Amino acid sequence: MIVGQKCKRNRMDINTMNSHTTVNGEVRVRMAPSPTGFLHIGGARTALFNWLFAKHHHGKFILRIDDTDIERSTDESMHEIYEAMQWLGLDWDEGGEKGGPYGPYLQSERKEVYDRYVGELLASNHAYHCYCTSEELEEIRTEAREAKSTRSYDGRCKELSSEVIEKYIADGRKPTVRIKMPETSILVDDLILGSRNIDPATLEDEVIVRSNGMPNYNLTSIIDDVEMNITHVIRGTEHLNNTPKQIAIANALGLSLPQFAHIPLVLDDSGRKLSKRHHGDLVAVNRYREQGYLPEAMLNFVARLGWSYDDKQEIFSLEDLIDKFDLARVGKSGSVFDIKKLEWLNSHYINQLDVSRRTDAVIPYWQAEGLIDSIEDREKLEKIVEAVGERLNTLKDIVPQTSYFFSDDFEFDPKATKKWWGSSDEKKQKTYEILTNLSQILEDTPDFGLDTIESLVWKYTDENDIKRVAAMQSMRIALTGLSFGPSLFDIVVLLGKDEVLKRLQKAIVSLS
RNA sequence: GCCCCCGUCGUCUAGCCUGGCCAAGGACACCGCCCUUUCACGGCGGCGACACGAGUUCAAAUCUCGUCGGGGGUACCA
Repeated sequence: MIVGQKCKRNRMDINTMNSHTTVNGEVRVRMAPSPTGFLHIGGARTALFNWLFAKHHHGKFILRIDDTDIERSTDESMHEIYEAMQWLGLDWDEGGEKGGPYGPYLQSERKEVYDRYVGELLASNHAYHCYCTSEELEEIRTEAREAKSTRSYDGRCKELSSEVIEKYIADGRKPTVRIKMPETSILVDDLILGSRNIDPATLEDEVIVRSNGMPNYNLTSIIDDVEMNITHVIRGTEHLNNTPKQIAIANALGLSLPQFAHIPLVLDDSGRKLSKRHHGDLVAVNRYREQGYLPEAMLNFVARLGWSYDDKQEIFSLEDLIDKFDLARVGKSGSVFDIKKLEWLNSHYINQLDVSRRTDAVIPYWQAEGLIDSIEDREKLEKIVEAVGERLNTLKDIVPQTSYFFSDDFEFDPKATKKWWGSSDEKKQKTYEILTNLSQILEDTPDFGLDTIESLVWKYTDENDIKRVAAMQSMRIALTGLSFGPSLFDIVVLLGKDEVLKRLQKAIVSLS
């Protein structure tokens, strides 16, 4: 087959396929994480695409836990994944701790199902026991590589004599079970990548049951997909090479296949797959939650990684996504995780929140920092949030933006003082005078309302030929320690007369 | 090594199937200007890509071939 043609034909296929699958019965998709760590960005996107596909087609979204690796799977991780999914709002119809008609949904609890199929495979001579030790396998692999073979296991246990088997057993060797790969090529049909034929000579007799009796991913995955009536397997392209293996297993068992859709990977800025192993909790969904990212932003962001609707829309509500999501518009190449764009979306969604809800969202971050211990002064908190306005990229940004409202125990930012208070004695003297005068003016006014203060300050600057910006920035630093932030008069009013005078005094002292 | 996949601005992408409407459009980022009491917001503008080479064609980002580049897999992980 000619490569280019395959690519181009693909989209046509998708369109027709989608319309078919929509009509033919209920769509059932699944997310099948292995509980060996937190949910990461890539996993969240896989979950979202599955969820959107289900919602769009009024189907079911199933959460299955692929925990056949009993060594590495943990309960804690499983619950962390549930939590992350729930936070994102990706609810599931079956599975997880919720159960359902096709349960159990934990693979570790489904061993008898797999055993049944493995028995079948063994009986029909589609699988065989392999007694090789890991050292032997390692050797076989090395040799195969040197010989430039397309396989790394030679199938030597396929035809073992009963004497040899008895000897192995007497030696205490515990066998694995391997699937026998077919002679004929395997057709892999993918909704995103198109279809192709895989030469079985490039496939080896995969281990489907470990020597400890626990079956492996390639077996359990396809069996459960079939058993649970999954219609579409939507997963990352890291599984692309597993697909022909799984198809071979299903074929040997005479099972009918789900449709496959492999979505391209989410990459880091050097183009490598995002993974727990290499990127740590930098890619953990829960970390973004803690940093003050909104689920709407995460979802919107991750949806646009590999998927697009048209050439204009960037902001998508969840309803919008459900409405518009289509596998036909998922691209084939990987997408780099760009945190700047996430931040942009996050600030957008934070700004969408009204002041009350934004205040609710931000309170935990104040509390975590010990800036507030109760929320009694709700009205004041809301006023602070209102003053901060659109200056938050993350909810956590509320801390550096507002900590001075809660404590006068701050340093004057050296860069700010250098620029606005001045570095020469002469300049400092001038600042000293301005702040002293302003302090006097503010002390003298009986009305501490915003408009009054504003006109008093400007009257002073204009009459004395002082640049407004110089006076205001000097005062801002005195009151907050910073050179940036909300409108100065908002700050003055919110701080209150006593506090303002106190802080001005402190600045004046430090200037003298 | 072997197998598989991918390749449009720095990044996410539209366009590719159905060649001409594309001297390639949008968004994020970056830079500049405007607004302005600072910072942000907003407005305006700028920078910036069809990986390369052949072929087909009157015409190619779009079709074909090759090269190069990147990635994934290669486990008794998933």
